[in-house]
Amino acid sequence: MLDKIFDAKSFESNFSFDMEASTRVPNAEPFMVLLPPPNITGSLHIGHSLCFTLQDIVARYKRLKGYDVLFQPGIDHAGIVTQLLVEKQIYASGVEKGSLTREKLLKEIWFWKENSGGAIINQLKKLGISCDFSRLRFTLDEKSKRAVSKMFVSLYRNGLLYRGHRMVNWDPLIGSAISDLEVIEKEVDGHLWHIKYELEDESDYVVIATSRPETIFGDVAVAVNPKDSRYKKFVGKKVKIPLIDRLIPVIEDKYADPEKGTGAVKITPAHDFNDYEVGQRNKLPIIDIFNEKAELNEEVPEMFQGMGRFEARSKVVDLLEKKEVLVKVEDIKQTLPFGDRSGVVLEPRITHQWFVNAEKLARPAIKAVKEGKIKFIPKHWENLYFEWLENIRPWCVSRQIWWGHRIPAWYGPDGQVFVAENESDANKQALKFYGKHDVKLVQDEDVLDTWFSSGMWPFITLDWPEDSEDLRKFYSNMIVVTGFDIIFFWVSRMIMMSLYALKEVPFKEVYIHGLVRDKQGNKMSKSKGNVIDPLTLCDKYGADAVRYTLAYMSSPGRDLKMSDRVVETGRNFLTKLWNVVRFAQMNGCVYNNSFDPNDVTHPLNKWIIFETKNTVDAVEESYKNYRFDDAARLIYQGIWNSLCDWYMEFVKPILQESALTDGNGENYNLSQTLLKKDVRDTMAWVIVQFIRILYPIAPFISKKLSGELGATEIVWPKFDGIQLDFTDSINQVELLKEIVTSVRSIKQSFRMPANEKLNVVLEGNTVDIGSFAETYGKIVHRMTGISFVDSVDMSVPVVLNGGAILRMGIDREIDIQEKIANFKKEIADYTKMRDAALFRLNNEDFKNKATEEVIAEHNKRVEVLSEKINKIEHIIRSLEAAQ
RNA sequence: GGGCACAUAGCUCAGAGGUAGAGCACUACGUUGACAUCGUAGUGGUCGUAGGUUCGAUCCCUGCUGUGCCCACCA
Repeated sequence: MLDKIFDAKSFESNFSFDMEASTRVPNAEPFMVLLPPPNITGSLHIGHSLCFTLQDIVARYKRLKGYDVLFQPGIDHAGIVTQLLVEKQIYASGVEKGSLTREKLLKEIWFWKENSGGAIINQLKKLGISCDFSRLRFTLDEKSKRAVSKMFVSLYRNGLLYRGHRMVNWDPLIGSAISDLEVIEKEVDGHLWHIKYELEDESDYVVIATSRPETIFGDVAVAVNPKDSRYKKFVGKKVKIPLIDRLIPVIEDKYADPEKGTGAVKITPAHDFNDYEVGQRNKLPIIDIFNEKAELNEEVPEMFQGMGRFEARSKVVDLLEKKEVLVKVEDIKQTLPFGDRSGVVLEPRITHQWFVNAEKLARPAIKAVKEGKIKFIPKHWENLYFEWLENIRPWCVSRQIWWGHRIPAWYGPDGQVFVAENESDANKQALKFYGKHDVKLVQDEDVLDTWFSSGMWPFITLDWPEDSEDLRKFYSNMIVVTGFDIIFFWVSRMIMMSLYALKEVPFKEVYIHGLVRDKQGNKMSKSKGNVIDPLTLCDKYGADAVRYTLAYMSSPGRDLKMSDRVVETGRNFLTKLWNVVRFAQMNGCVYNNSFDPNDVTHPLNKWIIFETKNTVDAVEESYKNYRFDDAARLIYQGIWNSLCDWYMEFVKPILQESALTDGNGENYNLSQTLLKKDVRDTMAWVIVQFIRILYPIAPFISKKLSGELGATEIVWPKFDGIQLDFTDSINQVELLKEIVTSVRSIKQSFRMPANEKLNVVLEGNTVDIGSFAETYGKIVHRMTGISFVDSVDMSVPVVLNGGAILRMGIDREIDIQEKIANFKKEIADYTKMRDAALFRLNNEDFKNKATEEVIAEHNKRVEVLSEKINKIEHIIRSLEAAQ
């Protein structure tokens, strides 16, 4: 027997059954859910919880439907983040900066990984995520390394990957190139300094405007627009860079915008993407004035060497001012690029890097989605995907850090590069190239962008390049669930790399969920202090409640506003379900495997079976369409409204004989043993069906309660053999519900005590209810009930939906005027509705163009409403006569 | 500058070309009853705005306003 108190933790803490949940069905249809591998440094945040919960719902639903489900877990090595984190710890322990070697760092990171890395996996288990943890993979494990090398070599040999000397975004804190996607643009306050550049002979000067005066040492020209008459006289002449007096030409280039700044712009090809272009166009030299930490190097006057860029800036400004060449300082808003991991201002920098020709890989990736081979849910995210892929630029994949997949390229003493899957292959190539054995090769120091391996995740996890059975089975039969923010980073790269390596799409569906926000709709962030910790929520309300709430709130394409309050709704619902089962247990309901819903005879049982089937069908449709919100809502309504509010209240008289005894000790004598058994079987069966469809969302409590009722196995409900010709029963129960509601309403409005008996007369009823209403209407929830009599003296009538009139006897003063007024209002509402329908029916265009069903429906509506109006008018007349 | 999404009850959000829905909140009543993490009955909305398409628009289309986001650029 269940405890009175619903305590989620007591059974959730035992998650061993959850591990069985990942059990596979070898010969069934394959379905794979690819868990986006969380960072090794990460811990479970609320966004993960949403993402993983939704995937788990899909996985569990598919298992119930009999698929062979592979729910593949993994962890991402997260290159930059992890290296920064562990470095910080190492330096904090007293190791001197600069003394750290590659070997030492890697050893420390692996050590750290073994001890505190991947704590998130245990948190996943706590949430009930039913991955096959025996298959846990790491993006930097041996199999992954092999796959990544093979991919790199293949791309290189096919000319889709190359080494180039180019300008890239450089992160001076990390000391590495990063990709365009890792650049965050932020608006900040800045200044525009207007500086005089004097002509060689000092007869005149040009004023340029710059936000980066420290880069004047790298200037190689001043550019003006060819159409700008103001500067015509300077073109071809030379000006002096202030402070260093180096001479640079004034050139014409369309890049110079007469509207911006002063119209004359200094050109520093080493430190600006646009200037680099101008430099290339005009064959200008490149003067790089920074080192890898963005400190000024030996290209600048000695006093500036070794200085940081911002310090140098103020120093330069000072000196310019002293030299009286600083004409003006303007305050401006400017957008600067920041590193998403380091948070520092990035520098454009020209270096040797490896690039993937993303443009070529993008074409089939675009095609696959255009042709519908991969569908985004919701579909509009495809726009974003196309927009990015259609404008994609070369992907810089090399990183100047140590933690990651080392680039499989080796260099000979002359700089000759050998790209190979391993060192011995590289040596073989070298032997062929040099014609001799003892040429010493040095491996590229750099590692690959973390997303390079993440992009291969769909097939790395299936053991590619091995032709494994799992690869053949699951590849392409996959779904990916993720947030929109990594469509570029991950989804598009998986599609590109998978199509390249396997010539086939990796998955058919990409479900994009919303962002979890705080209750005001703000993004959660540590600095704002508004972060909701899912593990705390699980401790407080139970993992199932958190999962249920996330599912309930995840309307497609919409962000979720999360708060404790909304989780309470989920927790309350699960408490309700707990009590449903408790009630069933107290009344001896046990799941009977051989129960056949076709055999039930009682209208109440037929009605609830019908409701259950409808709910199961609708929920199945919702799961199929990934409408987790609908599924959660439908189950909620089925359990709370149909089962609890009506069925359970109605069958109390059958299950609990004492409830049938009224105040006078009169016994209604309904407890035929057979009927009681029917109700018990039906109730247990219905509850179990509801639990089964809830299981994907709330597995812990479902498993627990299903077991409590004696249904040990959780499978999807089957209705194959059920013919539900229950129309009469449904009409009876619906009529009864209406009677009960009317009675409750009248009692409330007359402030009648709930246990006061009410005599009612039912006139003009067409539903064959026999003694059914008489019998079950006696128990109106926690009220002593109603008696059907032949007539009542003073009554309040109500017109029921079927057209019958229910007169409820009241032995109190009735304010007839008020009643009449209410009825008149009711008539007004109905008349408005009827006239609207009539208006349409009388419209020729409507008659010609509306569908038959719509016309029939309108006719029916007019008929029903007219009848109601007539009856109410009749009632009003009799009330007026009685006055 | 280019693009995407959203606007429905006090709040959070579903919804469908043909009678506007839920949860929360609110009002009233109710507790030895499976459940007060509860029950019962209520209150509450010209579906942002202006046009268009349609027999009919809250729903489809266009403009506008507001909100959020993505991309690009900036001397």
